[in-house]
Amino acid sequence: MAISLYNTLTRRTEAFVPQDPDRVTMYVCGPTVYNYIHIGNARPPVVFDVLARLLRRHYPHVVYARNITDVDDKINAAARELDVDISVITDRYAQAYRDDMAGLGVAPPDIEPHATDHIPQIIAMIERLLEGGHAYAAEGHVLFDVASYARYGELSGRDPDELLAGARVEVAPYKKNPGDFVLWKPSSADLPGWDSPWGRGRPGWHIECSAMTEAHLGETIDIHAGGVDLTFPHHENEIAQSTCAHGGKVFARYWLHNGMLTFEGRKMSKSLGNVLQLHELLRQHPAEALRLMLLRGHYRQPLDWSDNAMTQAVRTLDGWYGVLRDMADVEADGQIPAAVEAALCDDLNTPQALAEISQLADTARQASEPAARRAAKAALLGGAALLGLLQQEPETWFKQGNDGEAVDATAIDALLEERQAARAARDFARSDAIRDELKALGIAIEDGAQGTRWSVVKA
RNA sequence: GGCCUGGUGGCAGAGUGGUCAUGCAGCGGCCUGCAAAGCCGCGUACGCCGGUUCGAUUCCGACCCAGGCCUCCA
Repeated sequence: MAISLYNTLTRRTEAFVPQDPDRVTMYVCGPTVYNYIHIGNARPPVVFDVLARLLRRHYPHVVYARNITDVDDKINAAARELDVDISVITDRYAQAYRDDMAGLGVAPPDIEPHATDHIPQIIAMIERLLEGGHAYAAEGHVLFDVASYARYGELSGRDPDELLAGARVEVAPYKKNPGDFVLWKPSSADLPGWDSPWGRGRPGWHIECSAMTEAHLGETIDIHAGGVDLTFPHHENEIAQSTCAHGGKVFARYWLHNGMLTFEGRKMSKSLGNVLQLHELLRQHPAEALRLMLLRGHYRQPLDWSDNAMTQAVRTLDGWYGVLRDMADVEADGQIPAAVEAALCDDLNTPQALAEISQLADTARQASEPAARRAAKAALLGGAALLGLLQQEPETWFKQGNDGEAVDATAIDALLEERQAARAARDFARSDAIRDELKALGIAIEDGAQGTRWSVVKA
């Protein structure tokens, strides 16, 4: 089944054809590690995790790199506040990021390059740009000369002339053109820096991605992805740098951009202050429900965060895990159904894939013959697994609280036994009183033919 | 102001030139000591105005509205 993807560069959905089917390369812009990430920041790693899973099914060798930006002025500010080395900050939040990603069931990328581990490559690339006449040094800075790259603006659909005219930021006096951007900037003694041909300094924001992509994936990669807010200037600048450093070679063949996560209709962003830290949300909601919430909308569309959306995600998983709980006796290995795969192959249509999974859950619930039950369970598990969902035992899902921690069953079991005795004696007043007591504890119960089972009521 | 998205039923959210999205919630019934779960059934939709067409939610144009980017951003 062929994969098609919407390419920002051409503004159309295209068949995905890798340049080398034996080595598919993908780069996703990762976090700047100066704080915990918010739920919006989690959208690209989750969405492109699904893409990576899909690609790995189609191609024997996928190389997926997702960087860590560990040199940045915000990191410097955070380090100065605590009077520690920047590595204290970056190590802490890089690990927090990995933990948060693991919590969401995001498989680690093949490569997690760090900017500070690539200073020589960054310097080398800047030197090449200088030699090629695409950059110039001024007052300790090295700047990219936008006028030297005729196709600047191609990705974001901007006319360079209008860009310059509309620039709203104060233009540094050493810039030839307002659109020129920093490749290297000087560091004062109190700031982290590295020796370079232009003095002690540190890299600009965009160059690290170009240098790390080249170092690990090559001069031309298949897929480059990130949030739509990175289209300009970040990705535009990456294209300019890499293309010019590589003698005009195509930098990335497919550009994928996810839409923004919004909060009450506005983009969630640190500068607007309307953020919900993933770190916190993982304590308040089941991790899989958070993951499902991020996949409920098509990745290119905006997605609004709300408590109601979270509740719906939890209910949906309750339903699916309910099916699996009733099929605990069935042995089945996940088999990926064609309909789910087809949905994902169509520009990662996760809502369609989820609709298919709902159908599979219905089919599984209604299957009665052993062979049909096996097949149905295998399809449900396989389809969900491609999205990174239904990865727990049903009993684990039902007996954990919002924070993912299992609750103590001892007291619950005692109450259930007492209630069972009351029911046997047809003392329904007592029986219902115990049910209310459990409800007050956040426990819901179901009486069935095989006895009574319970689950934690999730928010 | 420039560029780019999008406006679908109570909510979320796909999709399509002509029967069905799907989920959550709701309503009725079956089942149950009563619930819950499950099963059966039900309802409400494509921003506005034109155009093309036998037929438009879907294609085209204008308008209105919302969001994103315009060098911090995922």
